[in-house]
Amino acid sequence: MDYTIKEIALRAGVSKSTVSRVISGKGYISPATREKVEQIIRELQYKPNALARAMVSQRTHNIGVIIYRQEYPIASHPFYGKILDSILTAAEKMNYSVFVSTDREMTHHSADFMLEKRVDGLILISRLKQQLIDYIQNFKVPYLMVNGSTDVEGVFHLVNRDDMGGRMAADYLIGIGHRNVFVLAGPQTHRSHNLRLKGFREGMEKHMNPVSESSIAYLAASTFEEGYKTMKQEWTRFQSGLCTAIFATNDMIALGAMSFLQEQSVRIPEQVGVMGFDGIDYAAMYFPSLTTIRVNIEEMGRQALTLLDKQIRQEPVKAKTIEYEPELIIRQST
Amino acid sequence: MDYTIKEIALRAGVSKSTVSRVISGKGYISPATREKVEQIIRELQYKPNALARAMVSQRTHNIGVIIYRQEYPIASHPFYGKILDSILTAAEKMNYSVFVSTDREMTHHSADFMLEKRVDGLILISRLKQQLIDYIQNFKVPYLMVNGSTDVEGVFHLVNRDDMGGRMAADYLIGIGHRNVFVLAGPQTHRSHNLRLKGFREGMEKHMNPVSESSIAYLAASTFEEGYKTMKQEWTRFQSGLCTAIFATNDMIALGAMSFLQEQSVRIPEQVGVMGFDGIDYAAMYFPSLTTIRVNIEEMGRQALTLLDKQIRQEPVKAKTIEYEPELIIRQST
DNA sequence: TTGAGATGTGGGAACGGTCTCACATCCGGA
DNA sequence: TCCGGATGTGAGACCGTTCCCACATCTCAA
Repeated sequence: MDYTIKEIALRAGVSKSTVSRVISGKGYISPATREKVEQIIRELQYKPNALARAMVSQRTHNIGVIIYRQEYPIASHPFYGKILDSILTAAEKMNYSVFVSTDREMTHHSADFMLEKRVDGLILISRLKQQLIDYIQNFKVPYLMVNGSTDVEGVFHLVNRDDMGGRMAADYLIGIGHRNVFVLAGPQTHRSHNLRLKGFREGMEKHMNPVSESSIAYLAASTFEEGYKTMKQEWTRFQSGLCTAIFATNDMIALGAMSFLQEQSVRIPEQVGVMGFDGIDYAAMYFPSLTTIRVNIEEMGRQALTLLDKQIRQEPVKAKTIEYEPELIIRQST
Repeated sequence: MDYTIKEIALRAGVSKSTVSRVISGKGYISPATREKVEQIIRELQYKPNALARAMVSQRTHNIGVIIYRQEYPIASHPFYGKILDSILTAAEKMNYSVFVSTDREMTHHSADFMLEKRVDGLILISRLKQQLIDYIQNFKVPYLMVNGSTDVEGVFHLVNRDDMGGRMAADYLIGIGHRNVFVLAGPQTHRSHNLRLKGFREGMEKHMNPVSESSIAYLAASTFEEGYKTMKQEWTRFQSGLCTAIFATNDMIALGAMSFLQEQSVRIPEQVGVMGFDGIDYAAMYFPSLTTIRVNIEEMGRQALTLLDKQIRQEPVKAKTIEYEPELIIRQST
């Protein structure tokens, strides 16, 4: 069933060293021997055992992705799913496979798991607990962080310039004439939501049009449902506020809010403009399609892998924070 | 850095056999020895090497998922992402990790890859090429198919009862008074789309209300864009047809069509009812939320893993086709 | 008193590769 | 003619576990 290098050697009448040489392509091999061995390999459809290889080379060519989430779904999450895809794509190109795990419990189960599997490196996504990061740091396995933050020195951080995105949103909304914007702000414990709000306020202030605390709603979660629910709760206040636009700190919240507004027969963008942040696929498919600030996830994923690979291969790279500039995507909702 | 069992043995003043016994919990161990070894394990934060274990046990506790797709994204695909999540969730509970791959090229690269990694089993998703399946069959690695089909005997198939779903859609639409339904049919080479259309036609015939060929549009792809595009193309024909409802063979198509209709200021469901199939998350978040036939993906994923695990553990199970009944979800769009 | 079974521990082969070293042969220039 | 390097091949250690077998000691019934 599963042939080994030994079996190939036996059939070719050579030693396993020779077979190994044929496969790896290094060392001297006579053309005749090579041909013979290769033929037997083809015949038996021999597949080298990646485990055995990993054992001796101390490289599994597997990496781990740990995402901060209370639970699955990860993949079908509109934002994390995209990150995962960008990593998967880049990983395949660089000949890595990936294990995915959520960090959920108080224990370091996800990290232990990856460590036992002897992944070559780790990608930590979103606001993982400092405790977990310290734990991982301990094991000196190469890792980097995407969209998260920590105080640990000498670690790569790939982050979106969320504050800049917030300012871009402000500039744009002011630019098309909105003076009175209602803000749906996701959990402020989350770096992204915090910075997006901060940037937005800064932007509005720059235009001599500060956001009053009364026109900000703080949400408990950054989901569609929460966006919908909050919009519903704030509805009276919102109506009396003469607001002409809504800025949500992510697309899902914006979509939830829009959904409620549409139920109230509010015309978008005529009566109220709506704007999100993230650039998830679904935002483009909604009607009206959502104006948003798009995070360059593809590039982050690609670079995360390039950088991690360098760390793994011990190439000298100076760890630092790399920032990505988001992009304004104007659609129908404004 | 990475401690080995040998290192633990050395420090505890015992043999590696003894350490192995402590870890595995089998065999005789004196309480004193156990305590001592366990303490050193804790101190050094020793993590057993899963590779070495897999080598000897011939079990990696990894499984592979191969999805038919021209390319990534997989994860952020609304339907495949959900399948993936359900598998991920079930896998974690059963102590498996999963590798994901797309089958894209003519070569059997994806299968070779999984085979080299020595996965314990494979889950094949959607309409993979027969050639690939034969290839995998050859290697007698346990596998099963989700939402696909093949003629190979003795293979587990987990499929949704798409024809039944089609009939349910017909029953429902007839039930709420629609007599003239326009159908957006996804690629008929795809088993699901084919059966959904078939079931729908059967259902309509049963109600003495057959679907005329002229009120079916066959799409080249089952995407939002294609749904939108086709709706646009068929728009004139559609208007003249006095249709009161649309049935699409999946949710993304339905959403695309709805989006176009909304652009044309068609009121849904007052003027036209729209119905999809799949039960993806987005469908619930759209406005108006989409009535659909929901596929029981969670259950399929869970059972796929249970069944695969049994095959892996060589438990006697008779391979067969397992069918899942879909569920009608009534929402705002009808 | 004896020996069979329970209890506790260690030695070493095996899993399937890679890689270093040793060794044999061949060739061409001094 | 001789020798050094290029060429070609094999033996065996090693990666970090598991597990079988051997061996030692202790206990208790015959």
